[in-house]
Amino acid sequence: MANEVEKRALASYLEEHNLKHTRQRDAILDVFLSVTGHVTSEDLYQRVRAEHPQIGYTTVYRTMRLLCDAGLAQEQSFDGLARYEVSHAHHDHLICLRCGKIIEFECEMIEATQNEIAGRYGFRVLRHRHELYGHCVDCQKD
Amino acid sequence: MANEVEKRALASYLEEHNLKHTRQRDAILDVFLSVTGHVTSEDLYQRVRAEHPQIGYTTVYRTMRLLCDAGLAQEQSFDGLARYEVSHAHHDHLICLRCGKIIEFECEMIEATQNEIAGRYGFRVLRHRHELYGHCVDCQKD
DNA sequence: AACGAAATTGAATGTGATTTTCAATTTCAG
DNA sequence: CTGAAATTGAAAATCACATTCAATTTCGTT
Ligand SMILES: [Mn+2]
Ligand SMILES: [Mn+2]
Ligand SMILES: [Zn+2]
Ligand SMILES: [Zn+2]
Repeated sequence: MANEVEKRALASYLEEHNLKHTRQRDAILDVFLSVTGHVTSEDLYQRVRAEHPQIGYTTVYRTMRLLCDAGLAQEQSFDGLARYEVSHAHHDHLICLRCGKIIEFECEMIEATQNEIAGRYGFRVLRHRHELYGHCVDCQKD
Repeated sequence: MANEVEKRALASYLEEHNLKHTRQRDAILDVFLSVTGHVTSEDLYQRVRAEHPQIGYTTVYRTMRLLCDAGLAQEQSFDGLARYEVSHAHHDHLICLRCGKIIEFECEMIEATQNEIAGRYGFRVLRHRHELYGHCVDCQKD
C-alpha cells in the first residue's frame, strides 16, 4: 500500500483531534498524493470522482482543509484561485500566464531581506506571498 | 479646481479611445484622488454616494477599471479583496491582519534578485506581488 | 454483535465580491 | 438639432468558496 507515512500522519491527527477515520478521507489523501504540482479543489474533485463517484465536492473541499490543518497539504492562492500542493519546505512561485506552468523558487536572501524590512516597521510577519507572473520560456515563442 | 493634471490625463485618455467624458467619471476621479491609501470598490462607492447619490455602484466599479487602464489608478488585491490606490512608483506591501493597516515598501535588491531568479528559468516577468501579512507594531500589544 | 452518542457526508443552498445584461439616458460629431 | 454610439445603473448572473441539515457512518462501550 502506498503513502504509508502520510496515512499514519493523517490517522494520528484524526485520533489526536477526536475526528473519525473515514474511507473518503483516505481516498482523497491518496488521490491528492498521486498528483504532482498545484491542484485546484475542482480539479482534485474530478480526479477523486473518477475513482470514487460517490464522493461529493464538499467532502473533497473539507478534506483539503483538514489536510492543511494536519500539515499534509498547503494551500496557495494564485490570482484568487485556491490551489493545494503537498507540504514541503517554504518556497515561492513563478506562474506562467499563458500555459499555467508553475515553477517553485526559494531565496534565503529575499526571505532575510523582507524580514529585515518588516523589522524596520516593528511588523511581525506571519506569512507572505511572493509570486512572479509572466511567460515561461516555452510560451515566449509567439 | 483641484486635480487638474489628472483630469487632463483622463480627458486625453477618453479622447484617444473614443470614450465619452461624463460627469460621473469626473466625479469618481475627484473622490478617488481625495482618498489616501488603498480603497475597496465598496468603500469608494460609499464615498462617491455621499456626494453624488445618483451614481451607482456599477459605474464606480467600471470607472475604476477605466482609471486603471488609463494609468491613473492601480488595482491591488490583498487576500482576495480588490483595492485601488493612486498610481505611483512600484512598491510592495506589508498588511496588518488585525487593523488592516497597509505599509508600502520597496527594495531594489529584492526586485533585482527576483528578476535574476526568473532569468535562470528563461521566464519573462510581467508583474509580481510580494505581500507580507502579519501584525503591525500597534497590534502586537495583545 | 449491538447500541448510541458524536462526527461525517453530500445535495442543496447561502454568501459575497465581482461582472454582465439591457433598456433608458447622455454624449458629441456632423 | 439629429442620430449613432457610448454610458448609465438597477437587476440579475457568475464564480469560487462556505454553510446547512437530514441521513449515514464511525467507534467506544456494552
Ligand atoms: Mn509550490
Ligand atoms: Mn500601495
Ligand atoms: Zn508557459
Ligand atoms: Zn495593525
